[in-house]
Amino acid sequence: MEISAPRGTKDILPDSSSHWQYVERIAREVCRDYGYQEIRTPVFEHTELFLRGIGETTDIVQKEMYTFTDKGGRSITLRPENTAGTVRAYLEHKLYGESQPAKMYYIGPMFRYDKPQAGRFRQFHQFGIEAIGSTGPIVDAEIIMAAVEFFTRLGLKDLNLFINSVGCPRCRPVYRSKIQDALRGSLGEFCEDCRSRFDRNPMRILDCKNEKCQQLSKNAPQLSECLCDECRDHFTGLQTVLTAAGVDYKLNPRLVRGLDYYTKTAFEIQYPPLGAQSAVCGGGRYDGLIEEIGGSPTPAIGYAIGLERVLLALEKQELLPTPDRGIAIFVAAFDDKTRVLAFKLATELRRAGLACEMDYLGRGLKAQLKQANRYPARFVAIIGEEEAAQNKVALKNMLTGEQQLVDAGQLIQKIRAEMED
RNA sequence: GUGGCUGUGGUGAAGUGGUUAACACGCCGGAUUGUGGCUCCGGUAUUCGAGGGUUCGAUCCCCUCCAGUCACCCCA
Repeated sequence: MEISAPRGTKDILPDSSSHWQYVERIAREVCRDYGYQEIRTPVFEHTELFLRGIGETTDIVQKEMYTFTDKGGRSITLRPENTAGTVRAYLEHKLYGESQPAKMYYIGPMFRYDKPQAGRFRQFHQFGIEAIGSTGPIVDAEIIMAAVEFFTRLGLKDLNLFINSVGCPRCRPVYRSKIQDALRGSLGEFCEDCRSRFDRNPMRILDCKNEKCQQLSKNAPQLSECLCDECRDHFTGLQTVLTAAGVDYKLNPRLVRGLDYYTKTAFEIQYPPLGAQSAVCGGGRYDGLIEEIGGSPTPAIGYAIGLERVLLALEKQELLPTPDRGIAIFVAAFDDKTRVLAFKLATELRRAGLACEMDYLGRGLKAQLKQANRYPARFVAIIGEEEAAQNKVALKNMLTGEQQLVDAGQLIQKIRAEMED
């Protein structure tokens, strides 16, 4: 093997593509029921969009982007997520002129230059939803419900839904300085990462997995105590709606999203058996993003679901449907001459909507029967010299082993009739 | 980007410093004249991730690289 797929990428081979189709079908069905329509945006965008949209200080932008200069000298980046692209399209095509909120979903590949690991790839696929143009907590609850519904329909159990509010540009700075005040004294005892986070994004310290850091930050003020009235009302409103809808959720005050644009609602759905990469869904409100990208202030909320991780979870719980490779009929030929007749017959059968296969390797009759059995094929139509001479085929029922001579012209009806039984 | 583990045929895997690299599955073919699923028989790795080095000799020892995997970081 000379050339292999690039690091962190995966081929989706024929034996697993049906799994993808299945998951994507469920996603589309949920979206239809919740009133979200598909949007397809380019897989690459101007780098500038992500710099502004995601935030220059984020890990994604600082070290994970696939950025290159195209032949026209433009800086282009393979999309690491699709909220920025969706918002860009929303503005570019003036979708704010249509009925609001704009409810959209997407399914497609994203690219991040990460080190691959369980549930983490350089090219991965997300199913995401964006609702642009509404402030209310009802929309927040709705998109969370859509995610829950998606997992429910797939049959996934043992998922944890965590929600939090990360505040807004009014209350977050207040909280930020409060937390810095609280931790400043013991800063030297924190891990290296946390010390660097102290100035840049002190809220992330609360999210540190390091046990010592967790201990040290245990008594730090919680963001929920510092929310402004508007954010607090929004957050309690969301909880009221979720509770009314019967959703099982947990508050997680340490839940902080990695992207700069999030405001108020942040949430995450985890499937713990996946190990370190247990987040299957992450999202939140991004009321500041649209203005950041050049639109007028517009509230919005969205999330993304990692499909590789969903597939992993489904595999773990044995919830993936086994693909049906069965075909109606296999047409077996005896020699080169009858092979032509077999091809002609196969074409007719296929035209009639019957899944049909034949031999392409010039195999002997015995090997063809073997092959037919592997699919498995319900019937085998054998065309030998004798049959060809009388314009008939030998129709063999592979379940019972019975075989009968049938007029070539009658074959389709005959098969249909037998399949009824 | 950092660290641990791993790297033998299509797959799962034995193995040893020195003639022909087990075995199982799969695949291909065969078991008298044109017929499957069971059984039996045969075939199927000039080669042990790549490149160097040590050695009379390396798949087995050393180094580098690459890849996979898991974890940190971060995230879907």
